[in-house]
Amino acid sequence: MDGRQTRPAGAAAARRAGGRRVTGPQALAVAVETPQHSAVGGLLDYTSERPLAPGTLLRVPLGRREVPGIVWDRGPAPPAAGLELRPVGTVLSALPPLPADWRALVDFAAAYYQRGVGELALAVLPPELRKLDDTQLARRVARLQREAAAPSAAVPAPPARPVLSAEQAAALEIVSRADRPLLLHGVTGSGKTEVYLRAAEQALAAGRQALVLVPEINLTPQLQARFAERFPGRVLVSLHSALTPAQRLRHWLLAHLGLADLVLGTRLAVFTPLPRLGLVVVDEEHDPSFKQQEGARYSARDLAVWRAAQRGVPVLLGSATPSLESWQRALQGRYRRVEMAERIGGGAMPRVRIVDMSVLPRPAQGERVLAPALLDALHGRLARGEQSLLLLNRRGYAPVLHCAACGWKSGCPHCSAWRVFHKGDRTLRCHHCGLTERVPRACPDCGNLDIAPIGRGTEKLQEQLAALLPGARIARLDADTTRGAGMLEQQLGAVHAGEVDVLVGTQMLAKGHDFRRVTLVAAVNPDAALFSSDFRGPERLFALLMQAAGRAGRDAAQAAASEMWVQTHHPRHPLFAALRAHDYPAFAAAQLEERRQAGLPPCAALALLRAEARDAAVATAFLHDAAALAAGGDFGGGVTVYPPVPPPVSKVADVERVQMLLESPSRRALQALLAGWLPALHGLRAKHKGLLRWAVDVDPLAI
DNA sequence: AGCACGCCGACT
DNA sequence: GTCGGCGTGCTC
Repeated sequence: MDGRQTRPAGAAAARRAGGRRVTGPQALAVAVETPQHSAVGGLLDYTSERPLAPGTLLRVPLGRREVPGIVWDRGPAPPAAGLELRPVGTVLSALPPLPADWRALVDFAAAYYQRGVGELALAVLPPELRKLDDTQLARRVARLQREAAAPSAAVPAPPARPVLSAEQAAALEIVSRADRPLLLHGVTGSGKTEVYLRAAEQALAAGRQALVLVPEINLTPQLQARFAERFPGRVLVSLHSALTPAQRLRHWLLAHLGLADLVLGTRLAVFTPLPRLGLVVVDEEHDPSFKQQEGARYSARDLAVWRAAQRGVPVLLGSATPSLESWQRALQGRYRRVEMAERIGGGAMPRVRIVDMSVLPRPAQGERVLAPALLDALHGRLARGEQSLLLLNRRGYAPVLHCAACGWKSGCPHCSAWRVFHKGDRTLRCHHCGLTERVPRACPDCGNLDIAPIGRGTEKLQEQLAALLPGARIARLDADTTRGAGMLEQQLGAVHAGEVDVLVGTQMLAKGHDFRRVTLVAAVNPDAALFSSDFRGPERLFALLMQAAGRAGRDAAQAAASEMWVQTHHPRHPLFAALRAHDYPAFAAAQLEERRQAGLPPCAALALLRAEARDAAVATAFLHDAAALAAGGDFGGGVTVYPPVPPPVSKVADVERVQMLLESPSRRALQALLAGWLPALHGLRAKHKGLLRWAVDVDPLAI
């Protein structure tokens, strides 16, 4: 089996079609790039002089312009009647047709997430593809095939592989005879990556390709390095949005042509055509980044599972704190759970210390930054030359400025949100629309000079720590300090080189980086997430804290002395009890029970209909009409439609947003309603002047 | 979404 | 007299 198999198959299909000896042009169904709003969502019909295999990329006339399209499988519907069909435009025959399984994946995702097939199909292809003509494309394809055929330089011998732990060996054994998705529940440091590597090794040895999905671009380089080292001589490509357009096309083509053995990428990589697919891995499967948050709002994790089932290949979902969705499926037996509870090298998980901030007396002046015991612990680490991580999930200096005289606060004029005070460059910045202005010297409303920051972000914490820990080398890692190219790597490098004693940062810190010399991790003020309006707040917090705890004591020699500190006003919250015991199953059981009682995922299926307008009343009126349509139409029952409400931040950049929740105990009932209802919504648009956009989010992360 | 067509105010 | 404002409507 090789990648070129798609070509003969396509050609055979074309021959079959031609074999009908149809005279004259034939009708073709084409998935065309038309946005959802255009109501021209489905497949369009064109004619072609010669038969074209489904999956062929081409350009077709649409109105007065030419748009990209893909020859699609027609399905049972006949060509549009009573229309003068137009002939297709340029055919990009240099590209092997996109295979049937890829089209089925796109069909499924388009139907499930309620988007046009063409819109989704074209959105998940490399953007560069639409810029090239057939000759340019043919040249690139030929070059890649030539390079692949050329005898490669001496391949270094693969490195000695580590001996598998008993748990790793057991996990791997289950992968090799997987009959359903595997949920690899392994604590940080238990060696999940080694299981991925060995599973990939098996797939590669069988002549197959492996697809490995990771939540963030930041995490690809180190994983890529490990795969590259393990598989010298194999073709490993990455796919994520930080690649240049040319690189992305090149990597995608290598995968599609069957020339790449390993594809490592972020959520968009789930749509990579892979003729020899033999394994799918989703690392950190609980991570919210797998959910696309604009356009077609697909879950790459869920599509990865679907895709693996479709192709009959193993899929491995790995996490120390699985999503409740995956955990529930494992409990139900729909996924097979594999436990990895031991850290490699026998290191223990750090001791968790919950500090009750509510019983501490207020300091004589200023605010309490760190509990005295935590401060002592930090001093101890400093004295021993060990490193500490302090987590605070809020960047900037202070979340809002306030005038004590008149009550003015630093609101954003364009958003329903506060502008954050950034002391470093003396700016007020809106984190929603990006509006940045210099901090006013005096209150803009009353002229009072005494305007003060309220609350604390990472910038202020860093400043306060500098005062509390004189002489300590304190660095900060957040979206502000890592903005430039290579800044993140540079900062991480400094930490690894031991040039930093205390690292302050947002959740960015907790993700994936191995800090060998860190023996203390502290969450400075995590309480907001406990009582957040986001029903996934506790789940996220638990994952974040467990992940952060995993940063400490990766070096087994230091593990015994490692600690995770949590400062809270609610020390008796069950989340912390579970954290202290490193007991994810207990936490998950409690959360699942709450979700069941509240009718929330994974115990219910949700969809959100969002509407945007300059005037909130317009968006709300549209949603009310939509609700009436849902109630009146015959779309099957079992779905509750809730009244429209504004989201937590209702106005962004002068656009008002309103959303309406749909909830059902049955995913199928919800899907049935959406499928019938959404097409009918197009007709409502004209009635609501000023309505800017509307869109549906199936399986939303937050409501 | 584009990109037209279409019918009303300030410019070379 | 025209350039251009964006309202409305269509795209196999």
